[in-house]
Amino acid sequence: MGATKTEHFTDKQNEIATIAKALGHPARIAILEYLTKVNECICGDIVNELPLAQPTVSQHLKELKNAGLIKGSIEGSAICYCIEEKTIEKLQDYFAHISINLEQKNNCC
Amino acid sequence: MGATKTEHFTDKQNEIATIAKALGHPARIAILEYLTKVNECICGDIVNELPLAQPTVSQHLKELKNAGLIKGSIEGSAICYCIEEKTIEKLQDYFAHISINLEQKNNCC
DNA sequence: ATAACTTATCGTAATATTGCAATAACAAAA
DNA sequence: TTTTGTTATTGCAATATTACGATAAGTTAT
Repeated sequence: MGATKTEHFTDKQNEIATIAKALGHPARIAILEYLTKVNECICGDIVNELPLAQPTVSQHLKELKNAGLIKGSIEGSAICYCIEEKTIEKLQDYFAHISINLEQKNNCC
Repeated sequence: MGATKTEHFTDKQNEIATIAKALGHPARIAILEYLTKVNECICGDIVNELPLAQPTVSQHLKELKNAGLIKGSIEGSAICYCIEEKTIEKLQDYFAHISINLEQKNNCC
């Protein structure tokens, strides 16, 4: 016991959960916000920006990349990272869908 | 080591991360989607809906509630749960803001 | 009061995450 | 080739999460 029962949920549910999980850490939110501000940057810029060691930042970048929230392209000896817009749009659509379904409904709370 | 360095990030960053973290599990996504569909329900309904034991569901509901994603009101001997729309809107606004800032920008990737 | 119903909490085992020092891996420059 | 610059990986300790049986705690019905 202890492991998430991924197989009991739909692919879509697992996908949204994976993306949300990647955003479930303030350092990764900070990275996303920094990338939003500067549009693109290399890992070292983020290391300078955040109060975390380089291996830790690298690990956070890896998780954001695995979740499809950012992408990186090799730029000489460095790697240029930027936000994957499609995934942000996917989240927007997801929450918009919930909002629309909640409108004009009364409930107990 | 091992604990998240919450104090190094802004309140807003921690808030978004906390909400995202609560959504970072397929069971909690499934609960949110079920609540979207039925508008309101009691814990027992979710236990019947999901392949998880009652204490596990109760724990997931607690996390969603702590993150401000759902609210519950006592209804006789049961508790009626429903979605906190404001928090969903907060997420929508957050991702919309990122999207708008990314538009009309070219980058390396 | 007691039984039935509903949800929360406790305790615990299994698993996952976080953070970083040390180090590897790789490209570009000297 | 050696050095420099950049990022990824490994290994490990600390902490957090997940799941559930057992049980407590509350309300309603009998």
